[in-house]
Amino acid sequence: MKQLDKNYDPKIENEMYNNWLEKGYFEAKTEEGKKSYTIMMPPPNVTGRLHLGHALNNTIQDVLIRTKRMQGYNTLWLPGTDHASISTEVKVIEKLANEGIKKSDIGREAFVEETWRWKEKYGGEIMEQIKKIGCSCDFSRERFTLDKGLNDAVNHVFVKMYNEGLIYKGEKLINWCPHCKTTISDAEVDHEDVNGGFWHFKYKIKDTDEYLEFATTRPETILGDTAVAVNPKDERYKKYVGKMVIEPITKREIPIIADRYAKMDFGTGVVKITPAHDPNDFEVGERNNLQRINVMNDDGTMNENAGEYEGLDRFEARKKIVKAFDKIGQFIKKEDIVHAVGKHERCKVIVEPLIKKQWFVKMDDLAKQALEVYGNGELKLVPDRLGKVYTNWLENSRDWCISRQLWWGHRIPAYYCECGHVEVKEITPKTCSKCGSDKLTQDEDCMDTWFSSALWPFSTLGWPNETEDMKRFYPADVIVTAYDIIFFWIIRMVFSGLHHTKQLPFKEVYFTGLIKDEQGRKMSKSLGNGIDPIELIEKFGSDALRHTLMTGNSPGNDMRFSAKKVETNRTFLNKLWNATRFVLMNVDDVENVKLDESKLNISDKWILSKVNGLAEEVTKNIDKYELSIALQKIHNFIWDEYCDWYIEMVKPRLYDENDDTRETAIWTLLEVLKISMKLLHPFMPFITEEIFTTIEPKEETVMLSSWPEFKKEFDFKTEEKEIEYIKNAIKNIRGTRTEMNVKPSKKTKTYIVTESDEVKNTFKNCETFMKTLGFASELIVQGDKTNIENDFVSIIIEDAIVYIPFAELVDIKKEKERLEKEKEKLEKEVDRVVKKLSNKGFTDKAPEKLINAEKDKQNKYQRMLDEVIKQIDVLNKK
RNA sequence: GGGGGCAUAGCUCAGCUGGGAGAGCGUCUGCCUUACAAGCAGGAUGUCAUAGGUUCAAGUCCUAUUGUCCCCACCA
Repeated sequence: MKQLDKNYDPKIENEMYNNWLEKGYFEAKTEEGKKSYTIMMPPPNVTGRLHLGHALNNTIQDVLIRTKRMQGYNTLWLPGTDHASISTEVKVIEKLANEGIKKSDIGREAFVEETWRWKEKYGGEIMEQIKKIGCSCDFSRERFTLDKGLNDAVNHVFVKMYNEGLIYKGEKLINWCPHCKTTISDAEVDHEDVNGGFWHFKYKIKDTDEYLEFATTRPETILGDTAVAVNPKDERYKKYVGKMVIEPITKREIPIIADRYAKMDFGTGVVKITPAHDPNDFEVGERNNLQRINVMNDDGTMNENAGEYEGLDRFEARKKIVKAFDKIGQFIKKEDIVHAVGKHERCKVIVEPLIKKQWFVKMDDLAKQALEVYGNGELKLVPDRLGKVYTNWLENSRDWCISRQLWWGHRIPAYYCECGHVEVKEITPKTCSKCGSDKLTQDEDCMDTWFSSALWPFSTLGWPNETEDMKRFYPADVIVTAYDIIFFWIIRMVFSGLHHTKQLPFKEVYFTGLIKDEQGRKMSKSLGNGIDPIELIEKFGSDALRHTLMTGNSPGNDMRFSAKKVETNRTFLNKLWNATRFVLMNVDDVENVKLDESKLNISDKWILSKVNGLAEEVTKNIDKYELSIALQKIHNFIWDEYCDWYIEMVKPRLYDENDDTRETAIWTLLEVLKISMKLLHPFMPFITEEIFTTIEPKEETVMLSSWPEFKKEFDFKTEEKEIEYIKNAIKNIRGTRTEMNVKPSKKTKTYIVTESDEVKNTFKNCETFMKTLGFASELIVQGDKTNIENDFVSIIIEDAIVYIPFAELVDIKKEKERLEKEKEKLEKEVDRVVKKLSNKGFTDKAPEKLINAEKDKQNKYQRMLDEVIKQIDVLNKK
């Protein structure tokens, strides 16, 4: 027989996990005739390190997949990593820089090779960390967003959408990061409030002595001004429309135009227009056919259009231009203001709007589809309130800029011929289909990483080929992710799935919250407040970490996290471990413990019935994604019911070798523990596996055992009620004894007085528990107060009074005080019920069931109150 | 400027479709009772942010207010 150590040691986790892997337990099941259940793991960045957010959402996925696996579904949890185009490229550039090499020195091909090497070196790490959590994903199907299959899918989609007119190349104003030297999408821009200036200048109106005053937060863009605009209805300026002003630095003459964009009530009502450097101005430019003058280089310095400022950094140029205006008396003032500026979320450098020819995804139709599936309830979001965020974004989204000036990523499959023809093809064309030339060059740009991530739910299954996996596992059942990538990923997966596969890529989305530190701050490198989940696992075990992550939070809500919590949750593991140890100490051979149903006693039936109900509830909770509640219930059952009550109740039978119900008691101990381990397994896979396989050696693993279901034969409602009644009585007795300062070791003769035969029976059935847990040296159950003198402490329970001789225990005064308190409490209760029942509104409208329950309460409390008063009376006469 | 979350015991948070306020940690008291001191038993602590409203009944639904955190946004 296997013996367990006194304290649980989570070191078993590694070996156990490797064993699971070797046995192939995680591999997707493909049994015919069974329903499938699929989850696609949100692919973490290939070069990233695991953080608590990963730990949280992967634990949730593991809980779901393990549950469904045990429930007999064909489960697939597909893992993988993301090539993370920009952040990986940045890392490799840094690495090369340390070696004194520039990206441009080695060229595209060598750089991409270098990055693949980097990926091979560091890319495995994050998956190894995922394993440490205990994730049961199918590594035989692991994918990478830049592997061959996914690249095929990306090219296929690009070509298809190009031919459909959903992808186009256009010259538009885009967000440019001067640091990363690439375009970025709107979603990648963070708006941040900063202290800035609001500079007021004036332009001289040509051929007059008049000036127009305007203001700007970006004076350097003045060099690109091609108009000043006033509102068409603005009486102040009507007369100037059509005239020219002179931009004093370049001496260019620019028109005064009327455009609705200029707001009369803002500032002077005059706004400078720089179509090449501002999204609004760009639109004004479109409407008014304005010239676009780009005054900046890709690195944020001024270009040749900036004249004498060429080569200066944009912020340097800003200062100089203000000075220049000041010099000629056309600078009026500077206000200090706080305004939002766009920064690149990766490098935090201020984004510069620029005009560039880029590739875009047309959003109108796609957005419409995505809105529809949420609107008609096909797509379920948990929690649903995030639907507002979802719809709001889709209703306002602009076309998605997908080209990036990067080398690491899916290269755009567009080929340019010297004749000017563009070929967009999945397979590199050898010659131009128009002129036959073989001088074709491929577009230099890569695609936004999220373009490939958007296809993840189906590209990973072999799409566009009609694979077996595609048929079996698509669409996925649920996607689990933090709410912060709803725009980047969720929405784009939704419309991609709808457009390319004609169905939703998943039925539901479970949004986790974000994990904050103890003070509620975001965990970040710069604050240094991050907690490394791997360290926690090494210290306390994955089970303890998982328990902590799954406790006390609900979908979409952020949680505060501290290592202390993990340490605390470790105690539960130890508790469970020792309970098992206790059971094993009392059994010689777990495989040969027989159940004799006739020997099941009241407590056996109670706990069997309880665990029965638990299984039912937990299953429901998990189905509703109430994972935290489910775990809490299992935790409480094991600790409060199984350990604190059942084990204590069963001890006398175990210690008595001659007790003929002993074996059945052991059987019950084992049975309930087994069921508990099954229910707990999705949450805490390691310790449950260890315990389960120890007490159930017939089964190879708990993870492939069957999920507990409600068993009719173990539905013992009567016994449940009886034991709960006794538990309540015992708690009252214990409480009173403590209050009376009775030593725990002191056992006392205990009388139960009740008129109810039912209650009498309950106490008789539970005599042992009254003796061992209720400190009765002898239990006498009777219908009246015969033989009970006045010197007794009386504990009033519903329908019964417990009398304990008190002469030797306590003084009268104290007992009187205690009863007075009891009386007060009961009076309040009675009062409350009476009030409720005398309220006609209540008796007329409340459901009958509730009214009856209240009436029962009234009776009960009144009886109890009467008894207390009687007892006080007795004491008063002494 | 728009949208949303949160506000419940000293702390961190549960509380699902409205029907007598919960957990863990902390704290206090008593226990090293042969599964577990990473433990056992018992206790204390809450005008469920404020003000209205709906209802027989509101922590739970509605409205407003305050505080706080977050998201979105092109107002020069």
